[in-house]
Parts: sequence; structure tokens; C-alpha cells
Amino acid sequence: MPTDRIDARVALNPEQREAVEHFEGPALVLAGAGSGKTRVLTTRVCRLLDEHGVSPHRIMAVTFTNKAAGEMRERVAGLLGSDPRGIWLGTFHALGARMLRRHAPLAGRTRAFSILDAEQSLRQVKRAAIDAGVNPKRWSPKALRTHISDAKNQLIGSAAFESDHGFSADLVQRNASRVYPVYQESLRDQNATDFDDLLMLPVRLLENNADLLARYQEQFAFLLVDEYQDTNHAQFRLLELLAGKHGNLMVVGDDDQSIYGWRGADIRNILDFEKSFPGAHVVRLEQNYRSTPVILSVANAVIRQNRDRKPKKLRTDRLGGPPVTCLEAADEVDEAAWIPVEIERRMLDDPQLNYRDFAVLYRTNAQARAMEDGFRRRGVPYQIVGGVRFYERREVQDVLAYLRLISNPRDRDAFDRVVNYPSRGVGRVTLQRLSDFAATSSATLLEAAAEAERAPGIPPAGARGLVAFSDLIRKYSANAAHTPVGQLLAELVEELDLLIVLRGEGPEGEDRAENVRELIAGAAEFVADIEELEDRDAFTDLDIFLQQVALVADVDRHDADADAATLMTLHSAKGLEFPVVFISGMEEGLFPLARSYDEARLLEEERRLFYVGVTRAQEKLYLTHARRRRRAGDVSFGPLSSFVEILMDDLETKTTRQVPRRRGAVRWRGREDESQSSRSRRAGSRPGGWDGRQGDAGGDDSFNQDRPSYRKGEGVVHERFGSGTIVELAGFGSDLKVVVDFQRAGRKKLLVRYAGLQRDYSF
DNA sequence: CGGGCCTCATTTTTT
DNA sequence: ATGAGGCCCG
Repeated sequence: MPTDRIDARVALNPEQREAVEHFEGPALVLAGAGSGKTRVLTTRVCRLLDEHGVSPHRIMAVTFTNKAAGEMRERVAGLLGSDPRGIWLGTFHALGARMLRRHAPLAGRTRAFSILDAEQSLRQVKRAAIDAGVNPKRWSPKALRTHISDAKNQLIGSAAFESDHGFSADLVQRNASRVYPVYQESLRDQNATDFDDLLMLPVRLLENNADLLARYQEQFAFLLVDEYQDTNHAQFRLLELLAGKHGNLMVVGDDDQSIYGWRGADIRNILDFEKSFPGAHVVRLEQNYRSTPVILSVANAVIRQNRDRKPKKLRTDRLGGPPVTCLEAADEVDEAAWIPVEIERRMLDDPQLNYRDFAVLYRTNAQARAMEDGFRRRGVPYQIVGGVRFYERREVQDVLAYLRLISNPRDRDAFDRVVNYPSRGVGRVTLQRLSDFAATSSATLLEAAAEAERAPGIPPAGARGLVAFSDLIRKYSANAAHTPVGQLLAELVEELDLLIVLRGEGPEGEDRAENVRELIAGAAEFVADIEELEDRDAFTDLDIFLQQVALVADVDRHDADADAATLMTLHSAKGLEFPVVFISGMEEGLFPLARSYDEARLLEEERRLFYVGVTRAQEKLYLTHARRRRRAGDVSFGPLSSFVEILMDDLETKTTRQVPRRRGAVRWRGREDESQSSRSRRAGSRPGGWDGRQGDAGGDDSFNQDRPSYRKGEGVVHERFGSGTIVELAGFGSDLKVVVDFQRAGRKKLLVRYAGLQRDYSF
């Protein structure tokens, strides 16, 4: 029996088995961190294919990253013994793009439409703002784009948005409502979409074309969705539509790991799944196979504090494990110096460990730089995920812009970018004249460029440049149909002498040339996705390459096999695991980020983010913080993060050599690097504020004047309201607010500055 | 038309 | 502190 074959290779616990064996109807799998959800998903896919004989093209499996999709494909192939050809497997955006590509004319696009990334779409928003008479200096294109993007993720089209906000008192909204239609129209003109369109347009396609909807509903007999907690409304709607006939939708997720609220993800999708899909079969996976109980208890202690969640608790059969270490460093340089040293120390202790077993996580990409310096100085190999994205590098963008223009001659953003790169004597004025000329003859810029000699006001030199440019693009467009991308790209770079141009650009030049070479190498390896074979003939290699490149995320480029420590943001770490994890920058104001204090919702998301970070660790977890940190040019003194604060009793604490010893500490200058102080370190903090001493008293937490002396759960006494318990903290420094549940007076929000609270020591 | 200098914002996370 | 964008001059 085929299924025996699969089951024999995949050991499942009863809950996992229950999920895997679920067949028809909606299902919600609440899968805690490390509970084997990927295994459940892949095994179920295998079962559907192998046991139930479902045809692969009738299954859609949605993952959060391309990399996760690739891994799932591999695992399924491994279990089945053959590649699951035909299955619709990928991210929402990739699948949306695929659907859109097939029916592009219905959405006013051709099959070779361009996908604009954030930066490109921002430029188009700016252009649209100008066209719509909205001054981009007064109204930041970024803010406008955020509103437009939010609207799209809510499936609000430009017309609806205009009638909602056209006369809104909120001026940003009102201006956004003027820009949105112009922006959207310009995307259509350019045969382009932004990321959000890859969700919204397919939904519109299905909503407006009954036969198409019926076809896809019939096709997708089974839908599986990973990381469901991070879906937004558009994604929900897409699933709702596609699952409309068969209703066999299984979603897997963990509300505690919902960390993309800022991007429109709606945690309600998972919390209300059973309402949206009545009769849903609910399975909970709470058995954790990843982390030591020590790490899990920290994770549980943190997440328990969130109110808006489905109660659950991770269990493990594992025993023991080293304590979680909290390290205090003097500043971010000190922190970044200590971590690689500690990594080497651990590797000496345990020869089993490799560099790849370590990850350093941080809240913001800005922290990467100092960390990178620390690793480089120590000579510890590392790879950074994120930050300046490969595909966003200037030189890579330039080359890609050529390709985009070759593939899609209407791509305005691409045209602007490379028409004068390398220099062809085409300046701003010439470009403006060309644009006018194109408008009068209703041609594309590229078509107009071919005729530039006839355009009024364009000097002969500029016209020659434009004609040459147009000839160049035309030549490669013709070649694209029968030349592999790698070769096309190599020829192009050769013809433009790009590598030489780049090397001549100064000290960065060599790196840039190297990046371009890497891009060529990547393109040479590119083989159009076999899934596209069905409608393969309609596309050139180039079209497919470009659409794929546009959707590559940073994590997709993470090389798990390289023997190097991984440096990345907490967001990027979702779904990954490492034996040893460092979470750095554990300071109030940085993590949680200061602005999350205003709203409980935001603070809860920060806490979930912390939970995600903690649960990445298999064996050993470090939480590090710096007393002093350079941020955005000036120095900030962040007190220990409240997330760590509540855990202090269960942590082992250390300091680096750079940190002055506390009063009463055993020694000031031993050769010993770390001191074992812990617990009760804060017994001395006084109620009512801070005592702003600086300098040598440094070990005392009161060193920092921003440090709130209050913590959640503490008892306090107010002269009028009596005694109560702190349930919430908000604000900063002199703006610190507390929410207190008073035994008699009920819940009050107080400004510490005025409230005159006393600590209730009897508590 | 291009280069260089100055100003400004920017630092939350990303498909 | 750093980068991007705008402005001015050669």
C-alpha cells in the first residue's frame, strides 16, 4: 500500500495523524512553533496524491516564501519518489501572478506584464501624485503608497476608495484618493502591476468572470495554506473564492506567530476561521519537537501575556537543556564583538557545532551593520539575510531594467532608468521633449525614441542616442524569443561594456561588477519552472525569469548549507530553526520598538515577534542588550527590554568585560570575562521614578533616566484609589503611563509623572 | 547636460 | 551617520 510506504517513513503523533488524515471539508490546524506543521502539510499532500489519487493540478498549496515552497516540493518528491508535477505550489503572490498571467488581457495587461517592486512602485506613485496635482513634497509618496497599498489589500479599488475618502477630513487619505486612480491607470498603461495587484487583480478576475471562477473552483479540489495567521483580506477572499465549490480548505497556522499586521495581515482570519468556514475540523498541535523545555518555558512565559489569542501551551518530551543566557554589553560594538567570540567558544566546547548552527536575530536591519563588523573583525564567517537586497542593488536594478524593457516595451520605470545609462547624451530636457512627442503621436516612449530625429526640440546628439537605444532594445527583444536568459544577459552586458563602466566607478565598482556577474550566473542557471510548461510557448524565458525574480524574497536567498552564521531580522527568521540563537538589541524602545507602546495591539505583535525569535532556538538561547547604542546618529540608553525583564528569575546573566561591575559585585577587574550576578538585581529600584545618576554607578539600572521603575503585575498604591496592580505600561520617560487595576476604584490609566504612585511592598 | 555639493529624512518589520 | 534627492554651476 502506497500510504503505508509514506507512513512508514513519516512518524506522526496522534494529532499530526489526525490532521494528515483529514480528507474533505474545511480544517484548521493550530500548530504551535516547532510542532511539525510542515511535516503535516507535506504528508497530507502526499496522501492526497498517492492514496486518494488526486491529480496534482487539482491541488493548490500556498507557502509563505518561495524557499518554503521549494522545500515542500523536495520533500513531497522525496516521499513520493517523483516530482509532483502540475501542483500549484508557491506563495500567494507567485500563484496570483501565475493566474494573472494566464488571463492577463482580462486585467488589461499582456502576458509579459512587469511586476514593480516597492521602490519602483514608489517612483510611480510619486509620478502619479504630480499628475494628479498632489505635491509630493508636501505629501510623502511613501505615506500615499501605504494608504493605497492598504486599500488594495482590503480589495478597495480606486473608485471605491475615492468615494470613501474623496472628501475625508483626513487629508492624507483624501490625497491618496486622488492619486490612487492615476497611479492605477499608469500601471495599466505601462503593462505593469505592483505586489498588491498580484492579489487584488486575480480576485477581481474571479469575481467578474463567472465562467473563470467556475473553472478554477472546479479545478482546485484541495487547497492547503501554510502560515495562515499572516494572511490579509485579499488572500482570504482569494481562498474563499477558490474553495467555493469543493470547500476542501486546510489552513495551518499559529496565531501566536502573527507578525505581519503592519502589512495588512489580519489575525482575525485565523481566529475566526471556524466562523468563516462552518464545520471546520480543528486540530491542535502542541507537542514541540524543536526546543529544550528551558527555551519553551521562556516562550510560554512571554506569550502567555497576550490577551488576544487562542489559549495553548507547547509541550515537549525533551529534558533539560542549558539555561537561557542574558548578556549585558556596554554598547552595540561591544555586543557585536562578544557574540562571535561566544560562538567560537561554544564550537570549541562542542565539536559537533558548525558556524551554520548559529543565528543572530535583531529587530531592525540597521543593527546589522555593527553586528557584521563584529563578525568580520573576529573572522567568523557569516551571511546576512536582508538589508540591502541583492535585487535592489543599483547595478542589478539597472541591468534588470534593460531586461524588463526588452520584455515589456511599455515599462516606463525601466525606460527612465536606463535610457541614459550608460550615458547617451540624453538629459532631462530631451526626455521631456520625447515624452511630449510620444504623447502627441500616442506612441510608447520606446517607439518615440526610434523616431527621435523627427521630434521637435531634440538636439541631434540626443536623438542619435535615443535611436541607438531603441535599436538596441529592439534587437534584444527579437533575440529574446530564442535565446536563453543567461546568454541574452551576457551579450547585453558585453555590448554595453557594463563591467568596465562599473569598474571605472571608483572603489565600489569592483563589487558592483561582481554583482552583475553574479546576476548573469544566476540567469544562466535559470531554467523556466517546469510548471509553466502547459502554456510555455506563449512566453519567452525572459518573461518568466523576470516575473520570478520580482518575487524573490531575501530569505529565499538564505543558504542553509553554507557554513556561516546567519544574521537576519526576526521577521525573516520565521519558519527557520537553529541550534543556537542570539536575539540581540533587547532594549526597551528598540525591542519592543518605542512606537508600539501606544497601542496594546502593536505591543502584542512585538511580543509575538519575540516569541517567534525565542522559538527558533533548538538548544541554546541568548538574549543580549547594550546599555548604550548609537541609533540614527545619536546615542540612546535603552533599559533592558520588558520582555526580558519578566524572565529575569529564570535567566543566567552575564556581562562583557567592557561593562563596569556593579556595586557590591565580587570583582572589578578579574581576567574572568563574565560575572554571575543575577536575580534580585533590581531590588533597589525605588518607586516614583528614577535617580538619574550617571557614571560609575553604571551597574545600577537607575543609570538610565528613561527606565520605568514599574513593571506589569506589580502592586502599587495610589493615595486616592488605594492599592492595585499594574496591567499595562505605555509611553516613555516623563511620558510614562500605566494602566492600573485598582481593587476598589477599577481600571485607571495614569500618567506616572502626576500620579504619585507608591510601590506596594506587601504585594 | 553632467557633476558636485548641500539638504533632508531616515530607522520597523517585507511579498 | 548615512544615503538619496534636489539644486546650482560649469
